[in-house]
Amino acid sequence: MTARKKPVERRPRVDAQRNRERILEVAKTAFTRHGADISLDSVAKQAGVGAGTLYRHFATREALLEAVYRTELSRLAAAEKEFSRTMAPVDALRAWMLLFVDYVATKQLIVAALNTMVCDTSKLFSASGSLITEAIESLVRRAIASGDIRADLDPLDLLRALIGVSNVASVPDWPASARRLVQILLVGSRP
Amino acid sequence: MTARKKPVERRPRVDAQRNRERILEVAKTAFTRHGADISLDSVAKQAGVGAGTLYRHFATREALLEAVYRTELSRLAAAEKEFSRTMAPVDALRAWMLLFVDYVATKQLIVAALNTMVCDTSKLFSASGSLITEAIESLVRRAIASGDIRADLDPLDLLRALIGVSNVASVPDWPASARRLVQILLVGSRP
DNA sequence: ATGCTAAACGGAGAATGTCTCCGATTGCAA
DNA sequence: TTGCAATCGGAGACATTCTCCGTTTAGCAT
Repeated sequence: MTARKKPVERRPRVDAQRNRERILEVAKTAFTRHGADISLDSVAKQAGVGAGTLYRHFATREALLEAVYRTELSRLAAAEKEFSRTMAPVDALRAWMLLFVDYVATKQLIVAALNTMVCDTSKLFSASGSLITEAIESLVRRAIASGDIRADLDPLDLLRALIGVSNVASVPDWPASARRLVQILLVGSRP
Repeated sequence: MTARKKPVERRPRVDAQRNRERILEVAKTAFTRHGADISLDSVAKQAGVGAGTLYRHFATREALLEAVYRTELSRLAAAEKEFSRTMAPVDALRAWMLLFVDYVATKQLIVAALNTMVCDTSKLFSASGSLITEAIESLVRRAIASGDIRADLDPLDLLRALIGVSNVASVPDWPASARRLVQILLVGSRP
């Protein structure tokens, strides 16, 4: 065989990066407007790239969905930090739970689709660098330390219940309903 | 125009009925084994009928799924009657919630798919003759009357939270986790 | 600048799935 | 039996997913 070339580190090509962002942008509006089942080829076409390019950047539909919402998920994670800094433990937890419900509620179609695909909702969130799981774990830990929450509560269980609560978004007057349910979860979690 | 024929009431043909049942049977095992996304044509082939026959009996994938699980849903409804007859209100409610979680947990793939499609989980259950919604409404009403549950609790909200709880089925030791969560919901729902 | 090369592109097309249409078939009633 | 309406089945039109590979292009070295 011939001499092996030293693998030179190359900067990623700017067109690749630009395409990637175009795809993400188009996909985001398309997903929220028409649901998560739209044709990926149509997304590619709208983004002005070929199907091959789209599939090279995002091997699966899930990968694309996850990439689309990773930034939003990190915003949720940032809110956790903010709440933890400025609020009492149980208030921070409640506020974050409500924010979570509000956030997920506006993305119903997408979350449902992810549910179908990954079949394990916690995996869905852990896919995004554990951002969400870490957020709720931190909040719950603090609330346990302050004595507002029973010690044997599994934060991830709470997260799963929250996802169920997010389903209320499809009924009229859902914000009030969500608030009641979050309150039920908190009261039921007391020591 | 010619004389209008009197619309004679005819018994459904036996082959039609048999085909319908064959399809349901095949679909049930296929759905639970390979998820809700399997090719409907393959179901038709396995059932020994043409695609046209399948689509005539069940116009959409949802219709097929709903038909497949209608019998199981009615079994859940029957359990409600049984529990209400033999248990104290809050115990009946708890037992039924646990049964519900257990039931839904084994059908993860299907429920997730239905979620994606109908996008309103309560609609999913009301599709089956309101069996499920009536069951939980009855249980909650009784528990409110006996003073175990706060009066302003919306039964459907509780149902939605339960569906979220069902997601725990994907983690090890989920029965214990589900039990804890149901308990949290009940405690949080006290007056 | 210029040439080289790996990386990225894009779209044709194979594979798969959905759903319809309509000629053939068949059970039911008279 | 016979007529006919209900039912059947599968070919085929259409949509979608995803891959393959010839072409293009950005970055690096000279």
